Amino acid sequence: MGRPAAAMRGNYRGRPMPELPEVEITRRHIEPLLVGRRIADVVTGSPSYFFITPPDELRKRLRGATVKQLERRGKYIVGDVDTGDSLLLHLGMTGQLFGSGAKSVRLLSSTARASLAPETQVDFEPDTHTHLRFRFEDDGPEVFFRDVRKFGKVMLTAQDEPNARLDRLGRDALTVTGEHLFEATRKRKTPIKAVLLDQSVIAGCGNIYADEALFYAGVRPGRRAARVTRKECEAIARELLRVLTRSIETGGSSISDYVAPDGSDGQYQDERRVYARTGEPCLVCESEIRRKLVAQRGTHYCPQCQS
DNA sequence: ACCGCACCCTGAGCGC
DNA sequence: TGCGCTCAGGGTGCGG
Repeated sequence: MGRPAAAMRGNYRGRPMPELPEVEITRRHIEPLLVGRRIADVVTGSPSYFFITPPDELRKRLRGATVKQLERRGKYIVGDVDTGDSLLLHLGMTGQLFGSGAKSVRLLSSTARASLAPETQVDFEPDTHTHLRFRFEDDGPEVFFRDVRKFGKVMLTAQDEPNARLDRLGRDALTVTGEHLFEATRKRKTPIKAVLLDQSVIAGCGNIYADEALFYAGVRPGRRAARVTRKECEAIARELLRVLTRSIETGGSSISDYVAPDGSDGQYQDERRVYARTGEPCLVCESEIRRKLVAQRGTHYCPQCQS
């Protein structure tokens, strides 16, 4: 029992934030529910931080429109709309995008979940955190966008106009190379982890996979980026690609099991080597995994395996 | 150009 | 039992 509270703090609470794999899995799941179906109506919540494009404008511009294809760019899901608009969706920290057929206790709060058996299936009812609701002319399943903390984003932008958010993105994490990382780090004094999290360098990498990739590559997250060797950059790029790919595969395989594509139920959580394992033994050398702040993010590493 | 940090938000989990 | 506090994090934008 009693691990000290300080060691527990920041430990895994069972809901990884959406990074590239979670976004990609969500995109794949939502694609057949969204693409090619004419939108009859969009029901929105009140204006908030969540709506880059105001809700009333969103409703106006999406009514009668059809999303032709759905892509992922970094952590953004981008819909190509037949009106000439692009629909940008970002899941932020707690965003969930799913069809009205979803039945999962994972869509409930932990309090509500606690009173139910883990396998219980419950119909999802739109709540105060459901900011977007797409209805279609074919009367088929609706699509919901729910986001408790409103760190997620929705916006419409004209396809023929530049979009600062997308234009800023660097190379997609699934195509990252050691050479790219090496060049991007040469003049950076900031920690290597900060570079991995910089979406203008590697689009799609987030806190979990940055920590995991650095562990496998044997590089301490706090090391100055410019001090990371070419060989280490190659290792980081290779390991990042590996953990991301593996996560998409395992998450993708589990998704059909529970229907709700909330991006939080991949199996990768069980393969974590350092993330949120503070105080637990390293699975390679048994040293205690440490946690510290790097680039204002909770950061986990093995003091023995990483240098 | 680069870097660190405040801000946005709300639920979980802790101490008392 | 329950209140109140702290913490978590992605992306943006600002000041140094």
